[in-house]
Parts: sequence; structure tokens; C-alpha cells
Amino acid sequence: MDQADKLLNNPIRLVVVSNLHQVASADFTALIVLTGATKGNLSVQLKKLQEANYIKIEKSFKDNYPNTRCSITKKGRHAFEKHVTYLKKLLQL
Amino acid sequence: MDQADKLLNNPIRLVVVSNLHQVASADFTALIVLTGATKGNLSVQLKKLQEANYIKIEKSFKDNYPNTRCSITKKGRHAFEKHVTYLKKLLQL
DNA sequence: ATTTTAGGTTTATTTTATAAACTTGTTTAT
DNA sequence: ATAAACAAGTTTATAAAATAAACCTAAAAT
Repeated sequence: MDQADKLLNNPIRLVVVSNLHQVASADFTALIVLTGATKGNLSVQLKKLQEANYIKIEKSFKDNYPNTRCSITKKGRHAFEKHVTYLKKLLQL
Repeated sequence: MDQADKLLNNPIRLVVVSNLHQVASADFTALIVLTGATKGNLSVQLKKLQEANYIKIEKSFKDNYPNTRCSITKKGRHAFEKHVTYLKKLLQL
């Protein structure tokens, strides 16, 4: 029934998904600042979210530099909301 | 400043601490039921919480059987409350 | 007396998290 | 024009964590 979402236990991924739940999209650099993660770590965590189809990653070039832009998917949004519901119940919020 | 508590990322530990935050004490068997964890896993997670001084573990014999009773410490309570505050802020609750 | 149940712990294994090292290309300084 | 520094990531090696299987000790049941 009501369970913790395994992907959303990790604090970096939770911050990312929580943010993408609010903001249409965010790029790699913004997520580095937001999470405080190293680039390598963020790269791995984003790939996991993408593989689970929680987020969509679009690569392009911006001002001559590679740019990685992330946005939440319907599935990701749903998972996030379910996880929040679970937490609220557990923590009595 | 405001950060996720590493020990409370794990869902089993979160459920345990959340419960002990409300109930004076709970024994091993009750926590097995509550968390749905295997005995081995719960044993490990409780030890981690104890090593961090988040919970106190008292062993005795009850009806001739060993009985492991857990309760939250001041430090555990504080950590839990801080973590909840962090989550509320992050998730906008 | 041996099998099953109770209440755990320890150990082995898999998974996960993380940072260091690497890659590819761009801009700036010499 | 070349070298050095910067930008934006990815891959890989390593450390840490999660988990379940196997194990232990004793009690109760058959």
C-alpha cells in the first residue's frame, strides 16, 4: 500500500525531484548549486532518475557549451506525490 | 545548516525512530511487525541507531525469553525533529 | 529425546553512494 | 599558435550501506 519510494530515499535525488516538481526544468549547473553534490555524483543520480523514468534529460548546446536540462515526468511527479503522502502520514504532518 | 539526517534516510530507521518518538518504548518483536524488516536487518539498524546514540537498548528476559526494548534518547529526539523540520521545508508542508 | 518455536546476532553478498580521475571541447593568456 | 585554465559533464574505482541467509542459544511442544 503505502511505502517509501526507494529512489527518493537518497537526499540528492529527493532534492532534485522536489525541485523539478516545482520548476518546469533545471539544468545540470543549477542542480549542482541546489544539491551541493559533486558533478560525478549528480551525474549518476540523474541517470538513475532518468532510467526509472522519473525525469527527462535533454542535451543541447548553450553558448557553445553542453547543457543538460532536466524536467520531471508524469511518473516522477506521481511517485513524488505518493512519497510525500507516505511521509506526511508517517511523520504525522 | 539545514540538512538531511544521514541515519534517517533509511526507511527502516526512520520508521523506528518515528515510532519511538511517540511511544516511550517498543521491543524488538513489535518493531519487526511495524517495519516489516527481517530480524537480521532490524538488528543491524537498531545497532546503528544505538551507536549513534539515537536510541537506548535494554536487554532483559521476559517470560523466560530474551527481550530487547528500545527507547529514544534526547539526541535521537532532537535529530528526528530537526530532520522533520528539514523535510517540511523541502517538501513545503 | 528430538523437533519446533522464540528471539535474536553474525557474516556474506549485493547494492548504493561517492569522489577521483578522465573526456571533450572552449576561452583566455602568452 | 600554443599552452594553460575553465566549462560541463561521464566513467570508473572505492568505500559504505543495506539486506538476507546462516547461525546461535535456550525454551516449549511432541
